[in-house]
Amino acid sequence: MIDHSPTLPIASVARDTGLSQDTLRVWERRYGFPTPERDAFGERAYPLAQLEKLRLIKRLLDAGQRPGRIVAQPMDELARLSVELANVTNPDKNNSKIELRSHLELIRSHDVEGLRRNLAQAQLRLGLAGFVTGVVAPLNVMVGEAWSRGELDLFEEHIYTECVQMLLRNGISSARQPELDIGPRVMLTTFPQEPHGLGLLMAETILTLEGCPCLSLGTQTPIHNIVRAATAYRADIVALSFTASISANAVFNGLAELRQALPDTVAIWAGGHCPALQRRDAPRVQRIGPLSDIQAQIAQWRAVLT
Amino acid sequence: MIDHSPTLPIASVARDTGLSQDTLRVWERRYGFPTPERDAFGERAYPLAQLEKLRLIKRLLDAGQRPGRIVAQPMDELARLSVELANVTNPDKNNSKIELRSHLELIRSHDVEGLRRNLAQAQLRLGLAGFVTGVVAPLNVMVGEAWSRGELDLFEEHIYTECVQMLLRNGISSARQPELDIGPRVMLTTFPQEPHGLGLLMAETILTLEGCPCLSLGTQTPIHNIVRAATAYRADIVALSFTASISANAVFNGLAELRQALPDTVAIWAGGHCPALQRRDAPRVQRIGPLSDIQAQIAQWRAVLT
DNA sequence: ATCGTCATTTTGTCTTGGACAATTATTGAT
DNA sequence: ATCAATAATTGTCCAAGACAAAATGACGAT
Repeated sequence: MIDHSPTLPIASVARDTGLSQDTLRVWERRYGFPTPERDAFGERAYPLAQLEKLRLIKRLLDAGQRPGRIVAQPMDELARLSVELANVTNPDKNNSKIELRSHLELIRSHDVEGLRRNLAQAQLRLGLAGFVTGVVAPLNVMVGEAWSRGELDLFEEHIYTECVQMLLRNGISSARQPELDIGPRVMLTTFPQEPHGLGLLMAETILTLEGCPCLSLGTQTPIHNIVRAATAYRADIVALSFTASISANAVFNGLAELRQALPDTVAIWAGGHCPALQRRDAPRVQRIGPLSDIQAQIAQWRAVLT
Repeated sequence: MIDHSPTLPIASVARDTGLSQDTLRVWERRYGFPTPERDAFGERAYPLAQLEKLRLIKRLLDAGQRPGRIVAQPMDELARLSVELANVTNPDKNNSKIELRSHLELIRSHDVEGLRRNLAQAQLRLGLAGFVTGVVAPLNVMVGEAWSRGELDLFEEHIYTECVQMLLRNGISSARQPELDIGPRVMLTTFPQEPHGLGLLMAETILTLEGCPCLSLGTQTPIHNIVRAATAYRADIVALSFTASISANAVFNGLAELRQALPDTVAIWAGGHCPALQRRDAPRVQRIGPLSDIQAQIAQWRAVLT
């Protein structure tokens, strides 16, 4: 018969944890975990319990822990650490507005229909700009934190992302006024190491409401292609979005390379909740803090032009 | 210093070709190609010309050729073979409707505004379903081929994707009828190795028009999370989209794993222009060929229910 | 000729253990 | 306290071998 105690081959574990096969093997060698069984052909066969633990380890790694400290720890110790980290990073959990928490509750109760309705209502009540800055932006942070605490499943985060994306894209479409050709031409994208696109959509929403002609390349565009695109479309501004999932080095090296390749007449804007960006400035790159910065910066750009 | 190097490391080549690092190394050993240079640290450094050739090889492989026959062949021989195969599989290249070619021309001339307008017009003229099956689907193929031939820059493909995505999401939003609670509950997503999401959106459009309640997880959901999501939302059908960028093995291993983890009451649908799927069937997985299959399959699902 | 069965070749992925660049932490000097 | 130099950590790459799964070809029977 197939399997009495189900196990998975290394390729599946790599797929489902996001760790590379090399990493799984070298951890086994160095830290003594994981300890897969071997199947009839001598190949690694991971019990489901170890997959579970690997997933928790991956979460802790994403939260800033280092492998040497945690990979060899027993499961209960990891659980303890996970809780402890949650308390440190987010001590004022009850502080967040009741309304935002209601959205979060809908996500966790798997009521997609209700979530869509609630968010759409919020958008109508606050207007598109208010919705983006007052709901989507803080909710993004809450969802990201809830996920890293293990309170949200990955698929719940995916659903949230889809839901918001749908709303924002509808908003962008209806806010576009192509004939009104004022303001800077803005091109938006992310670096190849940055897969998250919600920040891009939020920025595009605000910019479109400001009357700027926007061109988004979506996520993960190689720098070389960003340059080509900016040239082809005669962009005035190249706007980039960053989250914690991209390394500090990738941010600054990428920005330096991009800055060198683009003419000085093209401005580079860097925004998003990225720890690296908060600490240091990149030369000749405009740092965009909160989303409300965008309006101010656009106004300034237009003022300089005259 | 940023020396914009004319060579790429093995990881980049693997990512850009869709071939695994293992495969690249073993081809070198067995067939004498590729023949990467070595950088200062002794690591493989692939010239761009070889990346080009590898991409062509990948395309021929997808078309049914075998590595032993073609990997060692010189470039011009491969080009000849490629043309020959193109004539066999697609003798009416010039047949592709003039209208589709006009969209492609707008992409290449960087006229985004015109592209948006043209596509929106086509959607109005054909209706949403006709637009998806008659324009978006074939245009996707044309754009993909043009890109792999090097006729389109990556950023041009990105822009096309964004443009279509915007239109489809608008369509989906306005076609939704949550109160009409008939039909199977469909969950849509892709495997972790499959980053392309347009297929998902096309399917979601058709399904929504059919009145099915859809829940998309977006792209790249680990299999374990797909299972959890399907359970949480009591999905009747899990629909997956595949393109040429995912390896045959990943497809079938993933489908087998998913099939084993889901109860038999949940159907699995596999669709998309994936060469692997065209050649072989996965057990207890419903293959969806052209998009028009969806309507038929939905009708059948509903008929069985009664 | 058409179909199924068995043997053979092809091909991708897994194996081990070593190496080292890149990143991160720690120490020491100013 | 700040910054540079040193040390530890960590992911990825390498080599060559092995072998299961898939594709192909040979063979015989219908």
